[in-house]
Amino acid sequence: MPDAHDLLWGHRPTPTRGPRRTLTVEHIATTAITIADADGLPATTMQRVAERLDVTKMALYRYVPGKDELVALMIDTALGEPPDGPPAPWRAALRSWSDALFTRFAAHPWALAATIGPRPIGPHELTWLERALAALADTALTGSEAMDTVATLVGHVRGIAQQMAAQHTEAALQHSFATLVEGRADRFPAIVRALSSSSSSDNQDSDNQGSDNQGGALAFGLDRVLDGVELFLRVKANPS
Amino acid sequence: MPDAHDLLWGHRPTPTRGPRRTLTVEHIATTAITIADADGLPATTMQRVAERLDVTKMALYRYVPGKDELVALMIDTALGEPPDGPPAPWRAALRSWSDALFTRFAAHPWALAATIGPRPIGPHELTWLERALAALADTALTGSEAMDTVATLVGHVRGIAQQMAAQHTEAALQHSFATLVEGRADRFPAIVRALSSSSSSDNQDSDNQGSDNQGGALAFGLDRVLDGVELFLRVKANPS
DNA sequence: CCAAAACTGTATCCGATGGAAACAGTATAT
DNA sequence: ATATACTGTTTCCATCGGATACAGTTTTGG
Repeated sequence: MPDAHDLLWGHRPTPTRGPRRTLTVEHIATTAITIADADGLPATTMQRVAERLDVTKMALYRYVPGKDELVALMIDTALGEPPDGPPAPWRAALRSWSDALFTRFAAHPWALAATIGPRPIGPHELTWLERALAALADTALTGSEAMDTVATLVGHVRGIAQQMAAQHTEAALQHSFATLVEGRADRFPAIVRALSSSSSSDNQDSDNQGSDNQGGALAFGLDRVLDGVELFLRVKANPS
Repeated sequence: MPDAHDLLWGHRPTPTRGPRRTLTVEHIATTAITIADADGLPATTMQRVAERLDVTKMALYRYVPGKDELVALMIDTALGEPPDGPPAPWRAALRSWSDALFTRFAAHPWALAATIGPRPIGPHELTWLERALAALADTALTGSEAMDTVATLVGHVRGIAQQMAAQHTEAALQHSFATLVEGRADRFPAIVRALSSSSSSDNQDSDNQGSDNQGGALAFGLDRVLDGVELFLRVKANPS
């Protein structure tokens, strides 16, 4: 039986004797993903996956050594290959890369919970990293600076995806905060202030320096991070 | 029986009749945290928590409606109150706030997994938000801009804490990447390049514009984000 | 051509988990 | 003093991931 790494990277034994296999690991993974997308990761039991495939629960163990390995497969399959657009300068490339990553996480919210803790990395996931680092290859960033930049972007993308998974809209998030601080304005004055100043539409200065603030929290954070990196590069090139 | 919200916010009925209670919710929560710190969240079963407290598993259900509610309590207790230092300008305040938050997550790695998905928010968690927003109250940021800034910081802190929980050191992380791309340099050239250029110590330019790069990935990302916010404020004040 | 070997999916069983329900003992209020 | 409300315990249950033994199927080697 192949282990998690072999499974992810396609090192799978192809037996010749015995009955034809009725399933494939890919089919199992996509079925599990469908269930997880609909009802979440806890509802994705071996039993339910097997039922959808019209086999017994134990049949799955002929393809996958255990549930952890199935989840690892689900993650790498759900993430998929990063979309490849036309070559672009590093900032635009990282911007669309981040947006694409967000889209994937938004489509598969369970993947956020599944990608926590030590776990095997699959080829698709590594390709995402490859693309991001490639975008930064022509800059003056060192290797670890580039790595750290990607980590920051991923952290932000995941964070916002998490918020959206918990509260579908930003308005709902604000509403739940508002409910919490209600009657406790003395303990949380800054939250009260922030909520009131954001609900009231005070965008009299709507052409704020080209930063597309309409996109919400995801765009705002991405623009701040990329601004920070851009500044870092500028200072590095010209330490005035 | 109080629900999760009541439990977190201290709205607990105090019965007068009946035998003395042998436990408290706080004691249960701290005991569960001790177990989770040592062996992780999956190992934190009602059974084990009860054993440590010398009661039966079902006794816990007199204090907590279910495991989800216990975990919610654990989170808010483990996070605790944010440490309050002397008043500081917004950047320094957010910097130490982020460092403190990182320390908490590093001490309780299971909290990363537990704080994903829809869940009740406790008073401590809301106090963390309050402090961060208070630090930004004197700036020109709108309420939602301040909220988004905090979200970006939290995302980064969580992301790095997650990496550290999976691979204890940054060197270990790089090593595991190196192992993965080994023999696949053609598929992942940018990763190979980034890894080699970071392992070779090329800090000939060690006084890089005051950004404390020794702190590693956490510091780098925080500095980039805060630089980005600072630039945003500067442009907002003086749209040259 | 045929038996041994290798593989398939199935049926049965297991320990651990979160939790429900009924129970007997204990402190308080009327 | 007795009913009431509460305590912690015991027993029980469905569901989970997974081990094992099994009967049927296909290929391989003599």
